[in-house]
Amino acid sequence: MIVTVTDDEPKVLVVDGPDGGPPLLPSGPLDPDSDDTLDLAVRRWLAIQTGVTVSYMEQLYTFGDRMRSAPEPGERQLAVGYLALVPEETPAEGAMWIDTYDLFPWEDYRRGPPSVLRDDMYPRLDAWAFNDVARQGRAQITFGIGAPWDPIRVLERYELLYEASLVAEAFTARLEPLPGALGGRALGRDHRRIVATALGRLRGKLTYRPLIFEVMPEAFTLTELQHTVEALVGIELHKQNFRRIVDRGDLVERTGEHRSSTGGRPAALYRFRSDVVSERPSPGFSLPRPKRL
Amino acid sequence: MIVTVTDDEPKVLVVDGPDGGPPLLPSGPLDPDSDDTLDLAVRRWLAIQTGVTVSYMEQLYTFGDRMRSAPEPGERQLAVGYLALVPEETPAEGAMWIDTYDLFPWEDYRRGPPSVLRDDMYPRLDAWAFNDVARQGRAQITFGIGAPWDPIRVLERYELLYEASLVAEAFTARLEPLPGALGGRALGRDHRRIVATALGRLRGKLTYRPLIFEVMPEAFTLTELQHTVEALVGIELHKQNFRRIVDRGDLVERTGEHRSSTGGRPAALYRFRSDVVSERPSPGFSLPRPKRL
DNA sequence: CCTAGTAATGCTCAGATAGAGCATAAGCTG
DNA sequence: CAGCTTATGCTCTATCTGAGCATTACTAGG
Repeated sequence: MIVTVTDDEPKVLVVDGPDGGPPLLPSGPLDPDSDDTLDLAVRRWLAIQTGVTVSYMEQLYTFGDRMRSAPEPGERQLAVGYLALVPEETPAEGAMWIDTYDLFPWEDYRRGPPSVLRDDMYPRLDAWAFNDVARQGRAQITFGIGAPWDPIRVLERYELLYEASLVAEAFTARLEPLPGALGGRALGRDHRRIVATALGRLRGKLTYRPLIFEVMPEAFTLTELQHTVEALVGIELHKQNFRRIVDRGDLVERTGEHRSSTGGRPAALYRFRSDVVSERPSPGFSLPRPKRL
Repeated sequence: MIVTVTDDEPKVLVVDGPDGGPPLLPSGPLDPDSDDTLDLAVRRWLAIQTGVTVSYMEQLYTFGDRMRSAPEPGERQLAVGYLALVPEETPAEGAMWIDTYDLFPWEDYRRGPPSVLRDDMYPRLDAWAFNDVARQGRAQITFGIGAPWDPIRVLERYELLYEASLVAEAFTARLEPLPGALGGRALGRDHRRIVATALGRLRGKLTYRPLIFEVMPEAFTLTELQHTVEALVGIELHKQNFRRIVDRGDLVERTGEHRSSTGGRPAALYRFRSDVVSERPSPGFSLPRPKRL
C-alpha cells in the first residue's frame, strides 16, 4: 500500500479491480527465482502496476487466513502487506490515487467529529449495541463516544464496523446482496482492511519516527508540514506547539528561502535534516495525548 | 519465539538443533489444509515441539530473503515470525529455556554498561570503525557510546555486530571457520536475528501495552513486577516512580493479600486489571527517556 | 501612502509529568 | 529491643504540554 498526501488529503494508490470490480491495492505474486527479497518483489510489482518507485517502505503484516484465498485444498495464499510512502507522483495507466477518507470517512477528525459519525454511524452503532453492554463499551471506546478519540485505532474501528455489518465487505464475504447506505467506499478482497492496518500503523509511527518527511517535498514551510501531519493523523494540532516541537527536535533546518504563500507573512522554508534518524532515539511528532475523562 | 521471565532473567524457548547443531526456535511448516489461520499453525507447532500453550501472541515479521532457504530454483521459503509471552512453564523433552542475555550479553544494562561491552565489544568496534567516520558514528549511536543507551535498538546492534563480523553467524553464513572469542551464544540459521527483532519489539511495546502481565503470575508484588520489566528492558528503573506509574495507571489492583518476602516489610500483592486494555489508549510503563547529551 | 486582512513567528503561563531523593512503616534476625 | 531490610508514602524540581496573547511581515484595496 502506497500513501501520499496531496492538497492536505491523504491518498492511497489503487489499481483497477478485475472485471470492473472494486479497486485493489497493487499486488502480485513473488517470483521465487528472480525476486531475491520480498522488498524487491514489492518494488517490482509496484513498478509494473503503477509505475511508481518508492524510497521508504516497511513490512506491515502477513495475512494468511484460509478465508483469504479460494479454498482449494492443498494450496494456500499468503499475502505479505507493505506500507510505502512517496511524495506526490503521477501513476501509470490503470492506477490512481484515491482519498483515504473516502474509504474511512469516519477517520477524518480534523474538523471535529465527522458528520458521518454523528449522523450515520452513531445511530447504527447504537442499534447494533442495543441491549448489549459489552458492545456498547467497545463502540464507546473505539469510536470515542464519551471517551477520547484515539487516531491510531483505525483497524479496531473498521473491524467493529465489519462485525456490525456496516461496511460492504461484511456482505460480500457472506455472498449477500448489499443493502443501501454503508460506511465508506469499499475495495476488493480484504484490501480495505489492509489499508486500515496500514493507516493505524502509520499514525502511530509518525509519533516516534520522522516518516512524515517521506511524503514531503525537498523544501516546505512548517505550516505545510503541519497540515500534512494533520491530514494523516486526522486531527488538528496546535500550531505554535507543533512548531515548537519541530524546532526543538532539530528535525528540520531552514533553507534560508521564504515562500510568499496565500496572503500573510511569508513563511520560512525548511528542509529535513536526515541525520537525525541516526542521532536521536525517537524523533517524531507527539500527538496530543488523549484526555482522560 | 516464546519469551518468559524467571528469576528476573528473560528466557527464550528453543528446541534442539538438528545433528547436534545450535538450537533453533520452535517452528514448522504451515499445513494448508488443517491450519485455518497462521496463528493456529503456530500454536500447533508449539504444542508439538515444546508442549507449551500460549495466550498472548503477535505476529512479528515475515522473513523471505532468498538467502534464508537452500537456493533451489522455483522454490522459496517464507518464515512468518511470531512472538509469544507466557508465564514460566516446564517445556516438553527436546525443548528448553535459555537465557536471552546468553544470546545478547551486551543487552543487559541493568547494572550499568555490561562488562562485555566495555572489555570486549568497544575495542573490537573501535577496530572495525578505525578511520571510518560513518562507522564510528553508527557504533556510537547504536551502542550508546557518548550517547544515550536505547534499549529498543536490539536489532540494530545485532546487525552491526554481524556486519563487523563479531557474531558467529557472520562466519557460518560465509561458510568460514569460526575464530575464537565472539559475542554471545549463536542459534541456528538466522534465528538469533529473529530473537533480536522480537526483543526490540517487545521492549518497545512494553511502554505502551500492558504486555508484561502476560509473563506474570496471577498475583505479584510491585517489586516483582518491576524486576520483570527491568529484566526484559535491560535497564533499572526508579523504584518509587515505577510504583507511581503503576498506581496512577490503574493497571493493577490490590488483592488484599501480602507476601513476606526475603526480609523486610511484607509487600502487598496485586493483580492485573484486565479491563484497562480496552479502557485506556496506551497503558504501559514508560521507560526513562533517553537523556539528551 | 495608508489601512485592513492574513498568516508566520515569538513569547508566556499554568497544569501535568518525570526524575530524584528523603522519610516512615513493618516485617525479620539476633 | 536494636539493627537490618524492603515496602510504601511524600516532596521538590526540572521539564514538557496545552493553550493563548502579542508582534511581525507580507498582500490587497482604497
